[in-house]
Amino acid sequence: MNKTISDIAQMAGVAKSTVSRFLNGGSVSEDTRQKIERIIKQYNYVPNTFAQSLKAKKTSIIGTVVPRLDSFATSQTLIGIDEELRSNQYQMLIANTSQDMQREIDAIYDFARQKVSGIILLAAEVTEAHLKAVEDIRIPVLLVGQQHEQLHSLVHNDDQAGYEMGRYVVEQGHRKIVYIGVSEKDRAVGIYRKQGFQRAIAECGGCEVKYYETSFKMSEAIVTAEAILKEITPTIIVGATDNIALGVMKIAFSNKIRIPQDLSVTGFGGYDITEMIHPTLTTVKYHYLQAGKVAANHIIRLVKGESVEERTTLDVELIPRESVDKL
Amino acid sequence: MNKTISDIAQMAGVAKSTVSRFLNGGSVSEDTRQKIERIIKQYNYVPNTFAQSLKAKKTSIIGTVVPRLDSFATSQTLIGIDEELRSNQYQMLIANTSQDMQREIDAIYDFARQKVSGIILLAAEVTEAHLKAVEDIRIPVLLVGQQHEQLHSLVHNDDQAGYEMGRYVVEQGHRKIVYIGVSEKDRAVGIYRKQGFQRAIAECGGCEVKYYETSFKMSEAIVTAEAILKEITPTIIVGATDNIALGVMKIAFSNKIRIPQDLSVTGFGGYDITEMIHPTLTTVKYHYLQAGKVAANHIIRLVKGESVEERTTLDVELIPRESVDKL
DNA sequence: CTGAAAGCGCTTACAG
DNA sequence: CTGAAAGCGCTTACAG
Repeated sequence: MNKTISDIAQMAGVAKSTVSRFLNGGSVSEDTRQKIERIIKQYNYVPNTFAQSLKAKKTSIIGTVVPRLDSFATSQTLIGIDEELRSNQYQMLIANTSQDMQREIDAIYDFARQKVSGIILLAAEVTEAHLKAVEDIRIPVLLVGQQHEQLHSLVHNDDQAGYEMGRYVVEQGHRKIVYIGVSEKDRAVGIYRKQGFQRAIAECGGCEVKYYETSFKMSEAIVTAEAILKEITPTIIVGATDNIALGVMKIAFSNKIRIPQDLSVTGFGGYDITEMIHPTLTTVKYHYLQAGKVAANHIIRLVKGESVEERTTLDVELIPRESVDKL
Repeated sequence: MNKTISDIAQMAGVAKSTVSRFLNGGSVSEDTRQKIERIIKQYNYVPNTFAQSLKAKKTSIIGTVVPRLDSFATSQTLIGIDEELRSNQYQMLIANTSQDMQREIDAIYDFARQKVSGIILLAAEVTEAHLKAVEDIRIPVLLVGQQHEQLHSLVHNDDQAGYEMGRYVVEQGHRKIVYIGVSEKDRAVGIYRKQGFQRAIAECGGCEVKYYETSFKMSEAIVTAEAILKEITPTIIVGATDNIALGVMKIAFSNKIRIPQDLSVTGFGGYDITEMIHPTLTTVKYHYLQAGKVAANHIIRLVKGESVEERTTLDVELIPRESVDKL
C-alpha cells in the first residue's frame, strides 16, 4: 500500500541511499534532487518512522507522566510542554496514571521501551521506586513540581508563595487564622508551602494559626472545613490549594456565612475559575504554562547532553481579590 | 547497552526464533521455556517496539486528536478513552491542536505516519480537509462530539439536551427568555442543541426567546451578557455551555443582579465546578467519561474490523439546581 | 555526487 | 518443538 524508500528510489532511477541522503539533507545533485522530489510529491511518500527509529536508535519523543488529566495545573503545564516541544520538532507522549503510583513507575519503564528521548515527570511524591526506575532506564528525566537532590527538577517557589500569603493575611489584620494543608508526602505543597506561611506568621507576633489537613479533593475539603467551622470561628481560612479554598467557600455559602464579611478565604494556584466566581478568590498565581515551556526546554537540553541547572525555581505572584476582608 | 533477542537466544542456547515464539505465546518445551525465562528476567530484557512494529506493520496505539487540553469535557473524555484503551492493551497518544484546524489535519497525517491503529477525533467542525485526510490515511477514524454521514461518530444527544432544558425553563414559568448560543459551525452545539431548545419553546405557546451568539470563551460570554443585560431584562438566560453560563453569572454578580431572584441562569455540560459555586448551576449533564470509554471501545472494534454502528448517541441528563427560580 | 552492502531487532513461514 | 533464512524499511559507512 504505502510506498517505501525502495519504490521511490526505483521510480526515480536512483539508489535507496541517495533518496535517504536527500531526505536527510545530504548533498545531491540538482538533477536528482528534482527527480526525487517529484516522485515523493506524486506518491505522497512519508518515511516509516519505525524503520527510522530502529536504525537511529532514538526518537524525538518526550514522554510526560502525569498523575491526573483533570486538573488545571496539569492541563496548563501540558500545554506549555507541548507548545515548546513542538516548536523544537519534538513530540509529546502523555501517560496518565490516575494517581496510581505503580502506574507511574510502569509508565517510566514503558516510555523507556518506546525509546523516548527524555521524560518529564509530574509527580506528587518521589519514592525509592521512582529513583530506581530513573536509574534503570538511563534516559534523561526532569521532575516538575517537586524537587529531589538526585534529580533535575523544576519547581514553583512554594516557600515564597506561602510566605507572601502569610504576610498578606497578617497585613490585612487577621489574627484568628486557620490553615488547611495537605499531606507532607507531597513535599512541595505539604511542607514548603506551609513552611513559608509559618515563617510569615512567626514574624507577626501575636498571630494564632490552627493547622488542619485534608486531601486535594474539593469534596473532602468541604467535609474538613465544615468540621472546623463547627468548632471555631476564624476570621480567615487559608486553603493550601484553590480547590480547598473553593471547598471552604462552598460550605460557607451553605451555612450562610458571608464571604468575606463573616469569613475570609484564600487559596493557592491561580486557577482560571478563581476569578470567575463570586466573590473572586485571593490566591497566589502559579505560572503553569511557563513551567511547561521551561520544562520542555530543559529536557531538550538534557537530551542533547547540554548542561542544565540541577534545580530551577519559578516565581509566583500574590493576587489580592475580593475574598479577603481588611479588618 | 540493551540486550537484543539475539543476545538472549545465544545465552539461552536457542535460536532467536524460539525466543520470539516464547515471547509471543507460541509453544515451546518446558525446558527451553525455563531457560529463556531465566535469562530474560536476569537481563531485564524488553523487546524493541520499533523492530516489532516494523515487522508487524501495526501498533497497538490509538491516536486522539483534541482541540484543547484545558477543558473539562476534553479531560474527562480523555480519561475515559485512556482507561478503556489501557484495559484492552492499547495505548493512547494525544495530539493537542490548540484549536488550530491546520494542526488538526496535520495531526491526522502524523498519526498515520506513526502507524497508529486507529484515530479518535474530537473536533468542533468537520471540513473537506478532514474528510480527505481520513480518506487518505486508510486507518479507522471515530468522530466524537460531532456527527457526519461519512464518518463513524459518537455524539451526546444535543437535541434532547436542548429540548429538556427548554421544557424545564418553560415549566418553571419563564417567558422572557434569552438564549446565548455559539457559531453554527459547531453543529452539535450551535445547531442541534439550539434546535432542541427551540422545539420545546415552540410547544409552549406564548414564550418569547431572544437568541444571541458568543464564543466558547468565558471572557467573551461576559461581554456578550453585559451588552444583553443593558438592553433587556429577561427572567432567565440560557447559556449554550456551562462556561457561558458562568460568564453570565459573573457579570450578574458584578452588576448586583441576584441569582436566581433577579435572574435565572442555566448551562449545558455538567462541569464539576457547576455544583461547587454559589448558587449551584442548573445544567444538563453530559457523560464525558462514559463517552470516552465508548469511543475507545468503538475504535478498537473498528481496528479489529468488527462492525460498529455508524452513529451512537449518548443520553444526557437535566440537573435542576439553585440557579433557576420558579416564577 | 552516487550506489552496493551491511545491519538495526524483530517476526514469520518453512523445513526438519 | 526447534532453527536457518528472509525480510520489514530505513541509515550509514565505504568505495568509486
